[in-house]
Amino acid sequence: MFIHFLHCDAMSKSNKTMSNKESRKEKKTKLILEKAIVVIAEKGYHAATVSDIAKEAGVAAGSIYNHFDNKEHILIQIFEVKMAELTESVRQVVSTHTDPIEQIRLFIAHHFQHLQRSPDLAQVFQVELRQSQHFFKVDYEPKRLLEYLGVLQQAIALGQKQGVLDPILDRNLLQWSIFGAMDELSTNWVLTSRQNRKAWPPDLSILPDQIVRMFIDGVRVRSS
Amino acid sequence: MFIHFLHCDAMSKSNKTMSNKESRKEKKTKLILEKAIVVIAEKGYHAATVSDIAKEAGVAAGSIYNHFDNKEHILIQIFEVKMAELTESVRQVVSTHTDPIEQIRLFIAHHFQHLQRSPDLAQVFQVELRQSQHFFKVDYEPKRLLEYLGVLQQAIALGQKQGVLDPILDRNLLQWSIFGAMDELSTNWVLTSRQNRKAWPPDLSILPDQIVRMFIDGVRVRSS
DNA sequence: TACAATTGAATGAGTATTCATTATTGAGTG
DNA sequence: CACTCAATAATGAATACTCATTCAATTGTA
Repeated sequence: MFIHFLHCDAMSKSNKTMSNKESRKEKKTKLILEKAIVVIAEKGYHAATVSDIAKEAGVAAGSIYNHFDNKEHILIQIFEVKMAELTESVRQVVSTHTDPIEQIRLFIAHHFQHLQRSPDLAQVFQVELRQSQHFFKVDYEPKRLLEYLGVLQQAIALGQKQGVLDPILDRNLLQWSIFGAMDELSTNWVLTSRQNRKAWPPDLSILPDQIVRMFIDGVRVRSS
Repeated sequence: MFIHFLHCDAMSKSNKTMSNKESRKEKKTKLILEKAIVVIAEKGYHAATVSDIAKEAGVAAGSIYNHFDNKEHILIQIFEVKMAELTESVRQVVSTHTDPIEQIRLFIAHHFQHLQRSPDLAQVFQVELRQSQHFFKVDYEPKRLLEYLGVLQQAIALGQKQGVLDPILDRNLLQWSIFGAMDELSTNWVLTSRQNRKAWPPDLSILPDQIVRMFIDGVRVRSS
């Protein structure tokens, strides 16, 4: 509809200065996003006001709207941007190995490392994001999540192709079960480690081996 | 502090008529709760106004506050009441069998059956509840959830005691992993089955066997 | 000089909650 | 049975309150 007004001149003109201006504005956008993570992790999404985020980022409240459509858009963008980064880095890590089971282990280990190294982001991902109205809802495509899990999916597929993993197995079932287990353990860790009482699990770093063992070999005692 | 004013006469007097009056009020409380599930499932927690719930229940908006402290309390109560019921019923189902692996299978099957039979409640449990400010937070004790998972925990412990399940295994890890997998699969089912596109998983009833097999025997191909 | 970005006080929308008033209940009473 | 009367419960219009968002004015940039 509005595309008619964007004729070529306007486009090429803005393109000339794009590289500088865009990077300036982009930097501020990223700054606001980083500060938003801190504030939202600390106060919770609903209690954190737009002014709180603006103050933390050192800008005026109204300036937020030069970078984001509305408050919820900030939350969505945290997810979009951070998930894209996470997907890219896990893809690289996993690609360093060719054994599918080791790839699965690396995927899990990378996931937990990422959360453990960024406690504020962990709080936002595991707790605050889920309070978004649209995050869960019909119209929202969990494209980023599927991209991320695609890395795990491929390792599973490779395992089946190589004859290491049961070919009968429903790949989606394993993929979502592993993710569900990771996600639940992550949430438990986030919720308990921010509290006074003893955290469980106390340390995420021992989990990957245990989880892989559990899913790959099962929990049944074998007589062999 | 105020307990001093509740002398015996007052107590016994109110007790006399308690059985009738309490049951009247309790019935209305339950009615509001049931209608709230319908409305919240339909419109979403935030979009559903207190007036919406009141109208659906056939009472005035203000009357809601004779039964609940505030809007969020309704959501919390849905969880409390329905989880107590769920725990009671799964406890009965599981107690009909003595084989620990069968108990685990029954636990999972019962969980999915419950969701599949109550689509509105499923939506509230898997999606809307997580938008509660206090549901996740520090001060809230997930007592009900721990009670529920205690049934699973006991089956796992029994399995280890009987020498069927690996005694080295961290019981909490298995418990939370199974729950995480169930929860993630449930959420996927709720979100996709309410949409136009093809749902995944298409049917929850085939999952229990697959999940038990996956966790108990693992997904590795064995040469035997 | 033109254009972009920033500011922050003012706005207003939306709805949870309150509360003075009215209605209902049911045990006690003659 | 009919009536009384506290106590309980229900009503819904009015309130109160919070912030997200806007925008006219200002400042920065190339």
